[in-house]
Amino acid sequence: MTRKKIQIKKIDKTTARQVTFSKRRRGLFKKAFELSTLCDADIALIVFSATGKLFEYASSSMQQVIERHNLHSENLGKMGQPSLELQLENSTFYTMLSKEVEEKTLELRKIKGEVLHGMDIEELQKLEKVLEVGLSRVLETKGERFLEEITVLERKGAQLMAENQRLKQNMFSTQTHVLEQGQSSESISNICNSFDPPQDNDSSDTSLKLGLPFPK
Amino acid sequence: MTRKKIQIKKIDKTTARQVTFSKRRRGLFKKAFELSTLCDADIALIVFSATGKLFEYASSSMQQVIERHNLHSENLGKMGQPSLELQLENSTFYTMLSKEVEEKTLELRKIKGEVLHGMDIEELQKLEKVLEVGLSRVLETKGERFLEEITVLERKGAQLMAENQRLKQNMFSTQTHVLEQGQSSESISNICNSFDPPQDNDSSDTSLKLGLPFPK
DNA sequence: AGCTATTTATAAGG
DNA sequence: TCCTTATAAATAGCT
Repeated sequence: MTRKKIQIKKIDKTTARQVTFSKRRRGLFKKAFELSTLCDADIALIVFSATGKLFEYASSSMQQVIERHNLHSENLGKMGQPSLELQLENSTFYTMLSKEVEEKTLELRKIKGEVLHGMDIEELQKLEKVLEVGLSRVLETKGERFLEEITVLERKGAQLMAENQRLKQNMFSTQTHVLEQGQSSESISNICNSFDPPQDNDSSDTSLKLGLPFPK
Repeated sequence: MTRKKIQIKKIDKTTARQVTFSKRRRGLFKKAFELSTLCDADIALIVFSATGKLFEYASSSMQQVIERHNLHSENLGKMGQPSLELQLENSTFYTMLSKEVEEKTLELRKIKGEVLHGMDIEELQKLEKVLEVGLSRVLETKGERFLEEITVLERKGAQLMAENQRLKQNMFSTQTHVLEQGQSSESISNICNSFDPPQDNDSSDTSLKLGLPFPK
C-alpha cells in the first residue's frame, strides 16, 4: 500500500509479518475506536497474534458485547444440557491446544536438526536462514553482555582504587602522628609497603587496568 | 479525513452519521480481514450500530475466538455449576497445555533471537551452541540433498545418453537401408547431424558433464 | 524504532 | 447507496 502495493496473502518472512502485524493492529484498533466514537456504535474486537498473544478492544465492555452478540445468535442462550455442550467445546479446545503444542514441538526439533529427513532443499534453506539470523542475534547480544560485564568490573575497579587512595591517606596521617611520637620511620614504611608497593600517589590517572576475564 | 479533517467525536447529524457508519464499517471489516490474512492472526470483530443492528466478522469462527478469549481472560468461573470437579480438572489441563504452548513459543522466539533481553551470558552461550548444532546439521542435510539431486541428474543423463546411442544405431541402420535403395548419403548425413553433432561414438567415457542447477 | 513514497480510506457533495 | 474528487491516513519497504 505504499512503496509498493502488496497482495493480501500471508506474509512469508517472519520478521516482516511481525512488523506488519504491529503496524496494522494499531491501525485496526484505532479505526475501531473511531467508528464507535463517531457513530455511537458498540464494538468488540479480539485479535490473537500468530504467536497466541491476545489483543482486545471493546467500546463498552467485552462481556457485554459478547453477551449481546450471543443474544443475536439466539439459540445459545438456553442450554438444555449445558455440561455436554461445554464438554464438546472444551474438547475442541483441547484439540486446538494439543495441535499447537505438537506443531511447536516439531518446529523446535527441526530447528535443532533432529528431524530433517522429510525436508527438501528449499525448506532446508529457509531453516538455515532462521538459524543464521538467530545465531547472529545471539552473538550480538552476547557481545553486549560482555561489554556490560566489563563496564561493571571497570567501575568496581575504579571504586577500589579510590578506596585504596583513601586508605593510604589515612595510613600516612597515622604514620606522621606516630613519628611525632618518636618511632622509627623505616618499620612503618615496611608495613605500609606490604599492603601497597611504592607508587606516585599524586598521579591523576586512577583508571584501573584490569586483567579482563573475557575477550573484548 | 478528506475534504476536511474531522474531529473524532460523535457526529451530530443523523444522516451523516449513518453514511459515515456504512463507509467506515466496510473499511474496518476490510482491515480486519487483511490483518488476519497477512499476519495469520485470529480475529473476531463485533459491531452493533446505534440502531442495534449487528455486523460481525471472524477469521475462523466467532464462537471459537470468543472461547479462546475467555480462556485468556481466565474467567472460567461462571457457567452453572454442573460439575465443579470437572471444571477444575479442565482448567488445570488448560493451564498445563497453555503453559506448554507458552514455553515452546518462548523457546522458539529465543532461538530466533527475538527475545534475548533478559538473558545472561551463560544462557546465551547455551543458545549459541543449540544454534550452531542445528545449523551444522541443516547444512549437512542440505549437502546430502544436493548430492542426491546430482546423483539423480547424472542417472537421468546416463539414461538419455544410452537412449541417444540407441537412436543413433537405429538411424544408422535406416541410413544403411536407405542407401541400399540408392539414395544420396549427403542429405541423410545432414538430417542426422541436425539431431546430434559429430562425435566419436567409440569413446568409453559416457559420464555426463551436467550444468548443475545448484551451487556446489 | 523512524522515514517517506505510495496506496488507501474517506469527507463532502451530487 | 453509489460515484467522484480532494485530501487525510495508513503503511510497505528501507535504514
